[in-house]
Amino acid sequence: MCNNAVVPTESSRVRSMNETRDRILDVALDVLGENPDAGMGDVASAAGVVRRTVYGHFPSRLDLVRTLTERAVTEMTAVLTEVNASDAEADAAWAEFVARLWPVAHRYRVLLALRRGEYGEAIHGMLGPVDELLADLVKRGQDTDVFAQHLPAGILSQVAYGVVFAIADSDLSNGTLGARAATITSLLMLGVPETRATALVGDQS
Amino acid sequence: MCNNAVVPTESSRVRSMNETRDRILDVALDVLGENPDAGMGDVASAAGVVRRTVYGHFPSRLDLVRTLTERAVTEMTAVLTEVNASDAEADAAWAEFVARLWPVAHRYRVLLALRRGEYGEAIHGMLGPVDELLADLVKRGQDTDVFAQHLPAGILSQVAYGVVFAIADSDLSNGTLGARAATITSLLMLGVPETRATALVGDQS
DNA sequence: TCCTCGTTGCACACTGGTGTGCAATCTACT
DNA sequence: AGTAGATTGCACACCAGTGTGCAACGAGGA
Repeated sequence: MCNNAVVPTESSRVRSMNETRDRILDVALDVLGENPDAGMGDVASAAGVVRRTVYGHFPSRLDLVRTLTERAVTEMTAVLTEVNASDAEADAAWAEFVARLWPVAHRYRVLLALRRGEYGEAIHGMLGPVDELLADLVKRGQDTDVFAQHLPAGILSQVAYGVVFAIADSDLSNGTLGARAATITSLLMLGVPETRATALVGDQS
Repeated sequence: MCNNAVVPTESSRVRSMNETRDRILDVALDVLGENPDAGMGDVASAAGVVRRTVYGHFPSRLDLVRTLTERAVTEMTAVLTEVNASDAEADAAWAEFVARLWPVAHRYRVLLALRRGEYGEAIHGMLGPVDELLADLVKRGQDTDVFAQHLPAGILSQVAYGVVFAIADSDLSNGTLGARAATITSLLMLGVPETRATALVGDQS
């Protein structure tokens, strides 16, 4: 009876199990990103696994989507808090935010489509904290006269990151072109002059 | 045998039939706009009609969506060609375009969601002519140095009217606030300076 | 009055996805 | 070797939506 309290990795058994679980999650992002209406069977076969196995890890389709959303929220929150803590100008912070958010947004673009219909409410609720952080950043920009004030911060931030996701979901999602487009476009719509916007993306190409 | 060639309205029979048909179409926009996954049954009951009757007018769900899309294309094309023909500056033309497109975009916002998944291809194909007219307008703006050139006209126009639809689909779709927000935001992202943009929407409040 | 035709209500078959149950299998750990 | 547990393959019931068929019903038109 030599139990090491709570064993860190109980061994290669649980590891391989976690691997398949993670593979299912990763693949689910691709498959659902391609077609949000894809079924559990599509996800399973894409992960090289049987449908029954997927249900072993995620009792229902909602559980899968929820886990995916949790991941997205975690990653996005990490980027946002870090950027928010910096003392750079709001527009520079936003540019860096989009640049770093880009891979994440592209990866989780499926959530944009999944937000309406069936799971919309669940996803919307989990995205609350992210929305707040986003609004904070925009509000800071408005207070320092860096961003325009034609719309309240809450709405403006929603529209701006909606654009980022929309571009991440469009045809130009490949390569760095998409990231540039998303950054410049969102900066422009935030009221940043074109010259300043292009200069900001030039910094971190 | 007093047949008046092709009778304009064969009488009150066909009229009442067309009425129910139109009512089905109108209601379908509302219902599908609320939930793009709504079924024929939902549309039918919302139209005060039995499911079987809907199938009498539209043999399949795709036929319904196609007819809806045809309507949208017709209305949007009308607005676009008219605005495109004007000799006003491109930014002023765009402002007028959004202002007049707004009710239409809001009404047909469901097409945004329906564009992916199942009917996406059909809708996308029918929207081709609209896309071209849109790109023409943006290109004109870029050629006259009114719009920014950080993106090619084809893509920029897509992103810009994507934003208009996105705002039409959001919470602030009610009242004139949405129209203002959509106009200013799209103008900004097209590279129009903030002062000019606000002046343009002020003109036609 | 009779006829036409849109509408209705009910039936049905078909499809596709969901979630569950269970015995068999394979493999890492003891 | 023996065992626990993840995975598999196949079964099933269930549900929701689609599209069709057909015998009524009911109001406008000949």
